Amino acid sequence: MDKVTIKDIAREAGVSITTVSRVLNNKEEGMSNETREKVLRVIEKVNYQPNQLARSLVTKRSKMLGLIVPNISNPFFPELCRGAEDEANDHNYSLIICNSDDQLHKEENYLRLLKEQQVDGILLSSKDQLSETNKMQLRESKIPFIIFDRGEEGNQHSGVFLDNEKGGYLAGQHLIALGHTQIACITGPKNIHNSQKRLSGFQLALKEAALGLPEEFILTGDFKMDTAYQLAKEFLKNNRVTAIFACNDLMACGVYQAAHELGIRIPEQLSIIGFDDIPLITALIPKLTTIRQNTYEMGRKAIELLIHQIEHESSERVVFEPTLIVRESTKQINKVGGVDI
Amino acid sequence: MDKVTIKDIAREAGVSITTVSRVLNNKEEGMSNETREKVLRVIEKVNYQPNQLARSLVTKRSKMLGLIVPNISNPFFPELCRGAEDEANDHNYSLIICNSDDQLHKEENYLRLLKEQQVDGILLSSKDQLSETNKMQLRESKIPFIIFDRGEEGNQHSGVFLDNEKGGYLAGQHLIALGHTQIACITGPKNIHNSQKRLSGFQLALKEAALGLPEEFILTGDFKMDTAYQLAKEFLKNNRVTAIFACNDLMACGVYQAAHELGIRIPEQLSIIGFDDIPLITALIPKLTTIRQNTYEMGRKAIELLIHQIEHESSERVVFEPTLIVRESTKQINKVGGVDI
DNA sequence: ATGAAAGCGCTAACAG
DNA sequence: CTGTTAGCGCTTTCAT
Repeated sequence: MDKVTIKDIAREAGVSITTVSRVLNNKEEGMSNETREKVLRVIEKVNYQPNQLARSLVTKRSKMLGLIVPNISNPFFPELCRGAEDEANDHNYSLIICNSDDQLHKEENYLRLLKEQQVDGILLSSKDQLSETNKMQLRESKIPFIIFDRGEEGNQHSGVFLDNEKGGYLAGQHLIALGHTQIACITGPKNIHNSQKRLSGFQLALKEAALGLPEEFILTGDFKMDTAYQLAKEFLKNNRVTAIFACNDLMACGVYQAAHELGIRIPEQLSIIGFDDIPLITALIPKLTTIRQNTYEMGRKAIELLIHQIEHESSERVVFEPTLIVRESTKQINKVGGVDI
Repeated sequence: MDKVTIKDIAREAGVSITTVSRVLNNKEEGMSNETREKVLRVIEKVNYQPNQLARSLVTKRSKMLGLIVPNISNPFFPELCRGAEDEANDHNYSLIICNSDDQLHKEENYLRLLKEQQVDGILLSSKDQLSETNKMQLRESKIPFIIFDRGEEGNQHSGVFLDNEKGGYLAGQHLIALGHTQIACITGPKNIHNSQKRLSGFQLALKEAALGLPEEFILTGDFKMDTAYQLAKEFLKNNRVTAIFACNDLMACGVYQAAHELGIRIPEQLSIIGFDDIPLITALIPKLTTIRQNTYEMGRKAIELLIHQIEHESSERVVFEPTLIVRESTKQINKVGGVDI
């Protein structure tokens, strides 16, 4: 028994395929309820499911969206996926999730593949700016796309972004309010815009408090735990600070490790603040104070924008505000118990 | 300027669309190199990309696969996704990743959606057995599917599984080898087959060492961190054990929290062993000893099986072996330093 | 209120 | 070696 098609339904119900198509698409106008019921019954009976591919071919709408993330193993992104997926489903779209593994050629490859698959739109999230070629190709192919959280300074393209500078600022403020003056920062890669913004916001807060951030207290990481661990270990061996701002939570984990091995107690001897508020972070002991971005909601919003762009040709930029989540890894410095620093 | 189609290429190159189709599909036989080159040049020039939807409609092969995971936020699953995706791409398939959020109706919904989208096959992973309705529907629709890591005792369906019993056994053996005799276990939900297997393997190891696992030392969790935390806290307050086996890493995290709050030191006073070896687990202090499953490879294998089933109609069951990863959270009991237990 | 027919972009016999 | 033709399963004018 082969796949049942609209023809089979039509024959079985004794109507034309046009009629079946009409009830499939809920075309209200003119059609006896009787006919409709009849068709519906047959559809029900044989458990008929229309072939979306065939539909798409004629409507030129595949009802599929693409999402490209740079690294699904970073717990930040599954949250984004969940948000994106839920929103897509709510609008009756399916989502093809692609993991570019931070490799440009993979990203390019997916872009091509998604286009071939005729997705109606693409949500692009990657560590940094789009390569020029990709950007051009994307525009040229006229397929709607939305940028997610990548530094696109001065760029007009619609998307959802986080106010990274504000986030860095909040982190700085928090540390200052706790009385810290000797502070270091582990950043992401230098060429990544988001990372730079977090740093500059942080620096701004310090400056406002008349504090400096010496060049040698700025460690350039890569958003990965292991590198941060190495960096922090080396640094903490040779320098005395009372607080560290890690530009993402993964790197904060690395700092935990380093501090642990050096016998430095958190938060008594060292306050740590992270960035992102990834889910598993609550497993850390002590619990990490961090700058939270509402990734799930950002994912939803991004897809909302994308669908809006698809259906109404208009687009937008929206910027989310990060929030400070105070937990246990930061501490008032005056209250340090018996440890001189 | 509208989307360029095979017709445009044909016109531009001065050949028939059949010829274009032939070069698109690398049909070697008979065709002057000259013609081929000419067509290729035109394709290149206008950056033509064939419409996969139209192709699928005639070939009845969409080159799309579906993957349904129960909870993308559990770090276990992104690894699976990565493996599955890489394997799929290697075979020129795309993957639609769906997150069922542990909700049956979502799973059903995705199943329908994937079928409508005409995926060539489905990789199904969820916490537990397929609902009977889903299973029936799946078989009825004759769409190839592969089961991933769900307890399917006595089931003949092809898929990729982990020898959970062996895993539990390894955990038990390890603890015993370290001299532990007072041991507790936090399991997953009672009705989940995998979870039961881990427990029974664990019990087997204890029994072989002539040790018992009293009923009240078996805590029934739900694979989530928070529940495990509550359970462990309550339990550790009232009972003295030197080791705990948590049936997944997330729950092990919960135990860490509980121990920390109770002032119990790991591993000096309490050894902990987990299950899964999820990526972020190395951020824990001390590093968690655990039973590892190679999720990435399992994901690859599962898709390999699926594609094989699609292309050769034959299927298979493969069982992976878990391995013990000794880190820092378990310790020889005799060497306990000055703490009486 | 319903149906016939054209056609979406492509592949696959079948001809030549 | 290349082109003609007939669909794939569906939606959409345009008739009736």
